Amino acid sequence: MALASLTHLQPLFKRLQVRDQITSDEMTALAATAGAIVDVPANTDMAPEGSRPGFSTLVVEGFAIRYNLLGDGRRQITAIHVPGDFIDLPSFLLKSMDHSVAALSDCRVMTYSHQSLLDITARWPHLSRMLWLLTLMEAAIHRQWLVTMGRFSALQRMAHLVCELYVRLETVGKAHNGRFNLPMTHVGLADTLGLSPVHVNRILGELRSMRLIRWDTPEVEILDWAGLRRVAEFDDSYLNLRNEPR
Amino acid sequence: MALASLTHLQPLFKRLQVRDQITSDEMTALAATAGAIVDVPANTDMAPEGSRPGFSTLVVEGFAIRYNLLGDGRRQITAIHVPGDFIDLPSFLLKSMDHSVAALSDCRVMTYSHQSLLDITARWPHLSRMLWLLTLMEAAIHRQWLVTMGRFSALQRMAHLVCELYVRLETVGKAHNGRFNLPMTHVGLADTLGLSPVHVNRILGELRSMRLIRWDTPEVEILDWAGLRRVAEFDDSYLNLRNEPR
DNA sequence: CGTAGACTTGACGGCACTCAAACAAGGTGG
DNA sequence: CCACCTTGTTTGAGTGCCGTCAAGTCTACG
Repeated sequence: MALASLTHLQPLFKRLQVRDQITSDEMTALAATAGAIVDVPANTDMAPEGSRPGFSTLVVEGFAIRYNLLGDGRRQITAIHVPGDFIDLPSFLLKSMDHSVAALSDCRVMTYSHQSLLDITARWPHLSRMLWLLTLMEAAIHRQWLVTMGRFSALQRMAHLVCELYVRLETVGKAHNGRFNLPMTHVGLADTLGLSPVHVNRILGELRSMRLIRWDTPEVEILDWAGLRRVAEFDDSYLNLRNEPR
Repeated sequence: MALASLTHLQPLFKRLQVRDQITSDEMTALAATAGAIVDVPANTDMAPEGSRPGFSTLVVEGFAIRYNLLGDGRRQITAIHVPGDFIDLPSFLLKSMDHSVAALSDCRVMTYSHQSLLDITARWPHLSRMLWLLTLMEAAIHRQWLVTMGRFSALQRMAHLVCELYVRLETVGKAHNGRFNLPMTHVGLADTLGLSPVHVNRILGELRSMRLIRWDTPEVEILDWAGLRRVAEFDDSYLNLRNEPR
C-alpha cells in the first residue's frame, strides 16, 4: 500500500520538486497518511455544491473541473485540474463547498481525510507550507484567468488556455513535444472561457487556419509555440516554476 | 508597541473570529511578530510586479488593489483589499510577484517579515491554518469573480461587486446601514469588472434609475438590498461567514 | 480664473451571442 | 448488420451588448 501510494504520488512530487526540495521523510509522511485510492468515472460530481466533504482529494490520473452553476442553468468552470493537483484542498479549511468539483474524464484520485491533513499541519511545518503553496499557485492561476477574461479577446483566451495547460501538463509528465490530451468538448471550453460553444468552434478554426495548433479531439498539438505564445501574451511566471526554498 | 499592534489588528481579528475561535495567545503572537506600521499614500505601488518582497503586509486602514498590466497598457484589477486583509501573503510562499499591489487610497499597513511568518508556521499550527484560510478565502473570491466575468452582464457584475464589498466591509466594521466608502473612479471600476469606463458610467446610471443604489463618489449607499441582491444573483456563501473549527 | 481630472452623453461599429440547421460519429437495439 | 438516436462539430444569418471615438460638463484646486 505504501509503495503503491508513492507511485501514485509521483505527479504531486514532480509538481512540488519544481518549486522546492522535498525530503524523503516528507514523501513518506504524505504516503502514510493517504486514504483510499478511488476511480471516478467521467462526468461524475466528486464534491457537489453545498456538501461538506470530510476529506480532500489528490488527482492521480485524469482531469477534473471546478464549476459554478447559475440560476438559469448556465455554467462557469473556474479551474481545470490535472494529475498532481490537490483538488478540494479548499474544502479542508473552508469546510462547505460553495461550488462543485467533477471528474472531466475517468479519474483516479487519492483521498486525504481532513483529520490527517490536520496532523500534517501540526507535525510537518514545511510540508504544510508546500500544501499551502499549492493553494496559492491555484489562486495565481485564478488571477491570470481573471486577466484573460477581463481584457483578452476570445482568440487570446483560447490561445492562453492552451499554453497554460501545456506547461502544467508537461511539468507532471503528461505532455510532450507540443502534444497533450484534453478530454473536453466545445461546450466545456465555452464554459471555461466565458464564451458560447459556437464561438469556441469559430475560434478553434481560426487558430487552426493560423497554423498555430492542430486539434483532433481529444488530442491537441501546438504547431507554433512562439506564435501561440505571442498571440496569448503568455508569460509562465504566474505558474511559479522556479525552485526556491519556501 | 504591542498594545498599539493589538489595536491595529482589530480588523483582522474581526475577520478571523467570524470564521473560528482565536485564542488570546494567538492574538499576542500575531502582535508580537508584527513589524513596522507604515503609512502608504494613495496610488503608490507597494509590491510592484517582478519584485521579491521580504515581508507580507496587513491592511489596517484604507483600500489596496492587486492588478496586472498588459503589453498595451491596459490594466486588470484582480482583487480589492480592505482593512483586515493580509495582502501579499502570496509573496510569502510564491516569492516573486507576478503582478502588482498598490494603495488605492491612503493606507496604513503593518508588515510581517517572511521570517516571522515562517516562525508562526513552525510554532502555531492553528494560527497558520487561519492564515492559510485567508488565502483560501481570497481564492474563493477570485472564483466568484471568474463566474461574474464569464457569465454575468455588466449590470450584474457591478451589482455583485457592490454586494460583495458591502458584506466584506461590514464584517470589519467599515460599512453600516447600507452605506460604505469606495475611493475608486470609473476607470478603476472598469479595470475591475473588465469593462470600459464609459460603460461603467452608463451602468451606474441604470442602477441609480432602478433605485437600487445611490453613488456620490466616494460614498455608496444601497437603497434596496433585496433588489440589488436579486439583480446580482448574490449569495454570500462564498465569503465563508460561518464560524466553525478549522 | 484657468487647468486638470473625473463624470456624462451621443453616435457608430464590431465582437461575440442567439437561433437554426446540417453534418459527422459512435452506440444501441431490433 | 443496419436504422436510429444521441452527442458533438460546423456553418450561416441576424442581433445586441459593450467598446471606441468624440465632445461637453462639473468640480477641485492652485
